[in-house]
Amino acid sequence: MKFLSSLFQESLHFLSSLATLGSKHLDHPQPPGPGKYSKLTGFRTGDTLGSMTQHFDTQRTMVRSLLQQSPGPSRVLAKGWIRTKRESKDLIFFEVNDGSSMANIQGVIDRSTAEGKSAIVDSDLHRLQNGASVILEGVLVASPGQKQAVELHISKVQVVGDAPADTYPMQKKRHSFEYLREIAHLRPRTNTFGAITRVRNLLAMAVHEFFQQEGYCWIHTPIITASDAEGAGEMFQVTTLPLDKIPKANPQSSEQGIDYSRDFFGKPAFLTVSGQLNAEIFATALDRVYTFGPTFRAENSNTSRHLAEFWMIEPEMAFCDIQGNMEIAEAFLKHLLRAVLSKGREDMEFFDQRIQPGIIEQLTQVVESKFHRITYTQAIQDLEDGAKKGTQFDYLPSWGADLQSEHEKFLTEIVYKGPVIVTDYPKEIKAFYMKLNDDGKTVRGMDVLVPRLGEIIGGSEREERLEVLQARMAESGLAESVYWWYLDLRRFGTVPHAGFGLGFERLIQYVTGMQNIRDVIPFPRTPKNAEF
RNA sequence: UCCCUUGUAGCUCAGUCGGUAGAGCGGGUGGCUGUUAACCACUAGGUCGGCAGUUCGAGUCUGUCCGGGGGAGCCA
Repeated sequence: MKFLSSLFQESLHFLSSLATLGSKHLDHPQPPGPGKYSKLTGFRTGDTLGSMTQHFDTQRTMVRSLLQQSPGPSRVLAKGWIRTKRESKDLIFFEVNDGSSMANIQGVIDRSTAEGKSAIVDSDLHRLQNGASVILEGVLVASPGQKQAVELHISKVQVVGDAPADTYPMQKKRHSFEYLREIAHLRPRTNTFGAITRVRNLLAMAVHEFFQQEGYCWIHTPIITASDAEGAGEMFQVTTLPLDKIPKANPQSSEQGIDYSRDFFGKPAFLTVSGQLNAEIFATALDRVYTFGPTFRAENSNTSRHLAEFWMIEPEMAFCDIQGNMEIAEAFLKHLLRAVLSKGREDMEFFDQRIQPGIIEQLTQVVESKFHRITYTQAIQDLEDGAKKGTQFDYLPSWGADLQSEHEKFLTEIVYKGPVIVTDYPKEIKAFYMKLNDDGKTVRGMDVLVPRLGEIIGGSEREERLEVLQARMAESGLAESVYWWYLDLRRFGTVPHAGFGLGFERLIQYVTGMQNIRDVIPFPRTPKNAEF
């Protein structure tokens, strides 16, 4: 297989070289160190990332690959955007980034040499600006500078797209995240957002990796729904009715009732706030399933932890109780942390240095330690003990009230100094579908709380007993007619099952140390903000 | 939605007691033989978020609206 794929690559090299035959580039001997080499084109290409260019751009080497190569006499081709430039009389240093790594490749043009003079015409020198896109040809050499092992001695540089310095909004200096949010179409070109984007991608793949290894099926739950999944929370309505002329149910009356029979779905429809109920359907057939997709909440939330559109991961397991649920949640989180610590090292070191000092060690500790597991009643006890010892709370802890943000912080940062799973909450403060305990007062819900952030996972064992579920729905004022299919799961072959939801952006916040959730999603949607 | 805070040059900010505006960075020009937050010199750049008011006079005081940030609630 390996042999076949290298044959395939060679043939692509050959095809592409036809286009450049007759060009001035000369063949070079096989260079030392890693890196594939083509006798036909004269270009040395990438090693670890070489295959990612094979389909259309066989000569180019990605920056990440260049930085891993040893110096050699053969010519290389790189493409990207200029991040910074420094120049003296004859020497021009500029750094180019193509998103493949945090680090840039430094290009050097020496105008005192013939090669340097011909690298770029004088009239184009000023076009080598921060932000401009360029194509570079040169030779990889050992760098005399301290900050990089290798650099590119440029024999030719072509400016593909200019970025006029007087109008380009990004400067080669640190910008505030608030400012970058206003230019979200350009912020991926910064170190921080490049790193976030790569970590986000890595985590998404790690999510699938974990569940696929464990035998879960990925279920594509609907984005449009006609049921309100939790009986609470504002939803975005989806309609094709003309908003300036809404058809009334009874044209003769002055009532505001709307004739939804004339709407697209024949009844009110919304953007989903959770795929859980749909996931339960598939869990009671395929046993282990998960969802991973966008979720929408129309709440007027203006905090650093809330988005109107975010991505959520919701596993759902049949024949699983709250104990199993906790085991999976903990193993899942640890898998994600391990993945980012091992595969995202370069980016994590950036976050450790610039965003959240000590985060690598903190996450490493979480991977190695057992999550604390306490009941809600124990949590209240801990908080009351803390209050007795002098901790000032804005909200006094009391059994029956929900845990406040300050309480979650106290538990994770002061008492347990790490992730804490809190279970068995009073039924009044949790959703109708959570399984009622034998005490009749608490439900088998669980929240995973982490330092800095608070709740990152919310889940529960589900109520699988038809009568109990019906009673809970009645208490919550939910109509059985809307949830008939959900109740059917309890009527036919019901089974204990459990699941949880992980906010993907909150995970990224936790892992990177980024303080505002708007900075870990490419295009944040929040109240009064849907630009880009 | 509520509480606090903030809005001044392209960016980050200073601006005292009410007297018509300043720095650093970025930009431009020139200089510099290896820079890497490059350095040195010169230089351009402002309807002080909008509207209304108090005052001889408002960046500064008052009201109001809009935007940003932090916190709370809702949650993931």
